[in-house]
Amino acid sequence: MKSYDPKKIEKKWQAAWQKSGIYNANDKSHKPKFYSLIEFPYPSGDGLHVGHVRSNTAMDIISRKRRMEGHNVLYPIGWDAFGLPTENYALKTGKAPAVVTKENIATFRRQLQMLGFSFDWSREINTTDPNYYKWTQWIFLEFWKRGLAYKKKTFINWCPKDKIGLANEEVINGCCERCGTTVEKREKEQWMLAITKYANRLDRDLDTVDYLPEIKTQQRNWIGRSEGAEIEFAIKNSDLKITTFTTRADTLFGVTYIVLAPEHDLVTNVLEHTTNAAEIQKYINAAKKKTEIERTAADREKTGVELKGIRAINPANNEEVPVWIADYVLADYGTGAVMAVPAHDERDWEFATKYNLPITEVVVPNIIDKRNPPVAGKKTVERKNVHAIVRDPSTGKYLGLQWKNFDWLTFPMGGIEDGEDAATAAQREVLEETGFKNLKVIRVLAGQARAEYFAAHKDQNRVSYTTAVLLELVDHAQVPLSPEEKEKYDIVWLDSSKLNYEHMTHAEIGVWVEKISAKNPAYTGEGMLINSGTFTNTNSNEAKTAIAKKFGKIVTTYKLRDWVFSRQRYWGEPIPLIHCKKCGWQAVPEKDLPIILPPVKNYQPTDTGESPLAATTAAMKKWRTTKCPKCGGAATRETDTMPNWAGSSWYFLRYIDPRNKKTLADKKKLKTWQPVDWYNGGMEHTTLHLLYSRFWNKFLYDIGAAPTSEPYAKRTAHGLILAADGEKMSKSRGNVINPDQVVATYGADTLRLYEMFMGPFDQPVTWNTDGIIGPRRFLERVWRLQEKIYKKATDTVLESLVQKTIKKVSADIEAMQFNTAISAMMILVNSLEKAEKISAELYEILLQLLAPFAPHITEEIWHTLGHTKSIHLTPWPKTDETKIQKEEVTIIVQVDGKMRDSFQAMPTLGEQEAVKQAKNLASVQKWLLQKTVARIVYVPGRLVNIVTVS
RNA sequence: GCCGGGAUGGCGGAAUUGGUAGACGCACACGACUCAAAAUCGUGCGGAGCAAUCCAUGGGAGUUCGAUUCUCCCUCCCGGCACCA
Repeated sequence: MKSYDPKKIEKKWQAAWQKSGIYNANDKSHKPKFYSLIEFPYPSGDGLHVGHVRSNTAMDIISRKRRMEGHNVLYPIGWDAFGLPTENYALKTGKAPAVVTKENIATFRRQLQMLGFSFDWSREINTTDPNYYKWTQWIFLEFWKRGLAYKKKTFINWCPKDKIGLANEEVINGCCERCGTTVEKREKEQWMLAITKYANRLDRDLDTVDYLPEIKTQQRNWIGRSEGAEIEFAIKNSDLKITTFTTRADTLFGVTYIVLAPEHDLVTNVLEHTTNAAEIQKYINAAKKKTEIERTAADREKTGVELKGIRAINPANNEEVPVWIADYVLADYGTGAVMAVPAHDERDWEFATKYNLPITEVVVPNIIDKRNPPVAGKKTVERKNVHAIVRDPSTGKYLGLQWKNFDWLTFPMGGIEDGEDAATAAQREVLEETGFKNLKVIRVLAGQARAEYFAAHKDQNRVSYTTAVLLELVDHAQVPLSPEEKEKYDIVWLDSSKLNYEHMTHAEIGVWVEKISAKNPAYTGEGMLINSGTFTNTNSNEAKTAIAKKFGKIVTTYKLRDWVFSRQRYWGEPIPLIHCKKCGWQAVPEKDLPIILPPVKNYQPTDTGESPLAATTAAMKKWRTTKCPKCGGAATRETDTMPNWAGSSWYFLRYIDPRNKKTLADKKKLKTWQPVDWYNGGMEHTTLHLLYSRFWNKFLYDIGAAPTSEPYAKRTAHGLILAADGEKMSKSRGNVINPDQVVATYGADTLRLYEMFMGPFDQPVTWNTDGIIGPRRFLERVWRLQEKIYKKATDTVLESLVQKTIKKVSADIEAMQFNTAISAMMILVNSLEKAEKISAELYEILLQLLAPFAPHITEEIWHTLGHTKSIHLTPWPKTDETKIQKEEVTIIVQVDGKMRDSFQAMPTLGEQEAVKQAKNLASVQKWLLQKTVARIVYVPGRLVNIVTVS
């Protein structure tokens, strides 16, 4: 037997597969189709890294298994080659980006081929190929023709380092996604794509696809669907109106002021009617200068300026309220204006407290006392109550009353008398009921609580609105108590663990405890409406809809913003539009597509945000100068380019028909292959590429260019491979591991196997090669097993293990649990090694199971065994349940839940027999000495648990 | 702050979803082969203990005959969102 030499056999089989084209998809096959997709790589100068190997191998295993299962598989590959790193490299070296890209692709192609992935190389695509980006430009024009691409002067996120505008999705914590530089705001004219028009469908249609739940959640959070209401506030002495957006229409009667975003259009319109215009203007200017980070830092103190002289009218009660501007209100969410309800919104509370604005409570928590529920037929009395929560600072305990005639434990409490405030009432009650006379009011807990209960001592039902007052004992001085008060209760001191409904009578106690520790007293929960006109005494959830309908209209808003689509850099698809002074923006006629990216001398972006295509050189001027397609007059080309997300937003469609010159892809072929059956990629693309491409696909579907409304039926995500330092691999950190060396040392099959064995596929792993020798040894063992093959060997135990392994490996691949699949094959090999001889039949099944993981070695052995057809075209082994021998199993014997012994038996063993055998075991009897058996638990085929009386 | 995910030997990780905790692999130790080394093969390998046995899945409580698995509380780590009204 030759020794295992991956260097030789891997090259050999890669060439053979390439020649025979066994991995090429067939557009006309009658087999069921399977379209498996990986995120096509960006061919960076670093070359392929081990992270690519992990995700590509995973989908390669699945694709290979599907082929063996009789599917017509499309597993394509291409290059997402436009983008900043290449351009920056070109800037540094002076090499043209197109040249750099070509070189990088050559490296990537060599590396991917070296790893034996079963890609259909005949469909290779490249987003920087004019034959490809012709259709990217075409799609853009379709957007434009339908008004979904539009130019807008807007504040954009500007990265001062990369000198590029960024989409919201590319800003992470206020920093550039790529380079980490703090993003500035710049006002620029930008092309926008109206992704918000698709917000509803992008959200709703997640129900129709099989994505990992966390992917759906993240997309939903990003889209940020929010059901609420728009309510208009008229401006006094004016025709103007302020439209506010709220999700809490039920709190409308609690509005005490209105806040506009500083950028709100209305501010300019009313400025002349204000008495403090200069102050307002100053605030607006300051707000514009702030970066996103400065403005949205959550712990930042709120600021604002009143529009003095302007009053808004609450449509619910015709009350006049002041109007403010404040930068805690975002211009581009909702309507850019909010109705402030400080009693029930933490931000409004903070603002109102700072600027002394009134606070009106309109929702109170409503509790029905479970232990003392209202009794039917008794009369109901409304009361205003106070609870005095008195803390003794010397002990940290709280003052309570243990009632003598009832089983009650309460705080000092009582009704609030007319004209009396809560703090005074609380002190009065403490004095009357306990005699303590020196008290300090800490604070009145904001917000009342409503409770419904039966007051036994008065034989009546009560609806109480209670305010709690937090007090501290200054000293223990007491006045003598009246005899009748002494009769009623004993004074007790409660530590804080007693402040709950289990110990205390007050149904409100939970509310009080929460309020005592709350950082912000605004009550944001649901409850019963008070001070709300005809809506008083209705539940806040019901009132929400009713009030919204009566005083406004119900609307849905989204956090998602339109996509800033233009970039001022060179290495991207030119936006195919022409500007004519007379006719405005015009589309490049389809026959003139693609607009080819012209060669330039200087790729340097400018600080003014102009693309290199806008340079004043003669060559660039010449490129820009064109004719208006409408009037034939002089016109200029758009110089902005598209973001690097453009080409990847539809590439999965182009794979289906990559050389089509007439259309982006043939409709019939699209119908054959779409949707992608299984798309694996990184979580980091969830709110970028994955969302963008769903949007483009939906648009293409709407115009009849894509056959399905959703592009991907199933989406999974891999865990990142981190560098040895636990950081993300990146060139800037200099910690990228290139697979070339590993393949040279161990072979591609070993690397593939190792990466799938390292840990759970969906979790991140830290790269190290300490364990790689394990998978290599495993392959060596598989190789050497050839020597043990005998034609007539049979071993039912081994046969049954092989069948179990088929079952396990098949299921694990589907669940992407590759590590346990490999472990199962290792267990099988360990057993096969111990056998004297093994049958060719069993060995071949092992090879077939291993083939998707290690395609070269298995193909080599397969042919050595005398086969002439590729192992990768053989049918995937099926589990034969009849061969899973009815083996004896180990029955565990426990005494009182602790494992004491075990015995072998058939899994069908009956309870009586099992118990008998268990009790007969000497080691079990030892544990039963002087004990009485209370009961016995028998889990068939698993265990016997003898429980004794304790 | 909110929403996810997680914590198991020296290390990477298993555990049929409530039923022998530590599969499989790495590392390590000892042995065989060898002049020797590598490779390979065999044995051992959570901790304490001579042993019987006891302890042990981030910490604490609970449910259960039985908890890595379920419930509650706490600590720490990793992602995502973050003044979204």
